[in-house]
Amino acid sequence: MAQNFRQTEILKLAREQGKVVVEDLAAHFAVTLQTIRRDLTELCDGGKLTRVYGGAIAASGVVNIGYEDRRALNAEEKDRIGRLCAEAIPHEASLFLNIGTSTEAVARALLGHQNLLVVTNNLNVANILAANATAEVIVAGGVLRRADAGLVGDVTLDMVRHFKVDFAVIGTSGLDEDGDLLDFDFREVRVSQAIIKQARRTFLVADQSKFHRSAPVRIASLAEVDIFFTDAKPPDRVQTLCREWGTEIAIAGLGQN
Amino acid sequence: MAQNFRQTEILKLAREQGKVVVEDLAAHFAVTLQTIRRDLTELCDGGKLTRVYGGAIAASGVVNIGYEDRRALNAEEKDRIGRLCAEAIPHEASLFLNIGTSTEAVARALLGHQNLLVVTNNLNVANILAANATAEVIVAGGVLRRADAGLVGDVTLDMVRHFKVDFAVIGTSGLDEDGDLLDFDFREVRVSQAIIKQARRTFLVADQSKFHRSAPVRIASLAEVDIFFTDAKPPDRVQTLCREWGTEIAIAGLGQN
DNA sequence: AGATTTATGTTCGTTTTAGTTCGTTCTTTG
DNA sequence: CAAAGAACGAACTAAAACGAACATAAATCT
Repeated sequence: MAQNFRQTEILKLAREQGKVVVEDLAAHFAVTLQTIRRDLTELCDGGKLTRVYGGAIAASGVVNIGYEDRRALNAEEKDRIGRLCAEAIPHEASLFLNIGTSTEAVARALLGHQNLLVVTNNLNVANILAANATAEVIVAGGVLRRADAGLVGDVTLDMVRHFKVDFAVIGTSGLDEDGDLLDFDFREVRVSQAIIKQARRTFLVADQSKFHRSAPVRIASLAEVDIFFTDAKPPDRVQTLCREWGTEIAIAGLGQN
Repeated sequence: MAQNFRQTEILKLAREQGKVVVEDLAAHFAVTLQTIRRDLTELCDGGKLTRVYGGAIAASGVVNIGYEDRRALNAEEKDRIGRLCAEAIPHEASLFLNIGTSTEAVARALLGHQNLLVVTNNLNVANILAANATAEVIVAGGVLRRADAGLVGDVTLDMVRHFKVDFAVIGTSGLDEDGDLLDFDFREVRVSQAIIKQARRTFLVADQSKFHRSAPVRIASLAEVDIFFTDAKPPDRVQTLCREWGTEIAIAGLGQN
């Protein structure tokens, strides 16, 4: 496949940002829109990207429409949260990344980090971080859950227990008024709990859409989280609880873009 | 490969900057464009760089070009072999699929099968079979090998040992005159061996390009294989050995297309 | 010294790329 | 649901990059 300078960089940008826009790329490379379109067409033919109207998004190996939609939801906020969280993670660190679109945003933001050791049960995260040549990526085995390319089950659990890492970066489906993290799948919950237990510090990444969403299974309490990365002030009750528990809240404002 | 001082420095520049431009290099070394082109051509032939229009980019970058190329190689034959192999696998079966472009072809051919249980240490296979809604896909954990999206290591081995399946479908890098299957990575070899041991029947998929290719590590002997799926008659010696060992040879002719 | 090899420069026909234009298709909005 | 506007892709063209072939000069070998 013909690869030019631009395509290489477009691919990199797409991996980092999750998406690329034709107009922006044309401006960035100082070429015409048509040229960018040609590049995107070629990259899509090669299966590296997926074309969308106005640009392209990083191809995720697993096809799942619902998941793609969810990923597009609040994409910008998630990216900001991801970048903020990545800033709190030093080079050479070891970490867990679990299932969820927010943790994928963190993975993208970690592409520039050196010599990470990443353990994940999220195939998308593995695909994303494969692009970071200095990172050692370890995939926890398990049963593939099509909904989100996550791996769950007892084997996953077993494997997670083999590791003791610096950071656990976890997502959640919902967050209730009592400061409890909630999820839909109890199998994933067990994995998340193990991840928290095996890590020295725990980071939660969740955008504000989770503040009032409920889910049936309890993962943990915010009390067990060291830093909660989000994009807006949580409800007062939650803020109070966090202060009480010593859980730091980091809000990705528009400032850092 | 002849390496002049320029080429050494070009390589260094390429690694630092990710790319090099013919014009710039010509100015930098005060030589003609053609000379630089010759240097780049040589470096690319040696696999150090990837040539692009106007310059070259560092080879071991984002995606593994080698693997993509290898997958394109004999793609049609591999698909035929994959289909033939898939025909020998019934619905509702349980099976292993290991690393390799040929096993990926089998995975594609299995998309129509019902209620399979597939264990794999190949992320590409997992991605492919995710499209088969009735299949249970289990990913063996391990360290991600970027070259081919394979998972290798002791954890992989451990996990494979947890299963006992109907079929093992394995690929190989080379096949020598003594009927030995060969591979390049001893870590993958251990996984392959475990897979063979834990399966009731073993299928080998390998196109004819493997007949005369050598590799340093021995996976197993054709004697341990039940059916050898390929696209051309193997060398006489191998055929004789197979008859002796009771190893069936299935050749994907043009007929079944 | 003479022959041979190797590296580089020069020329020229060929291939690839990117800008332009225009008709078509997709989204959005009233 | 239809019109307006944006995005798209096909076709064409000019310019840039390419590689093959040959020439030249330096280095190496006999």
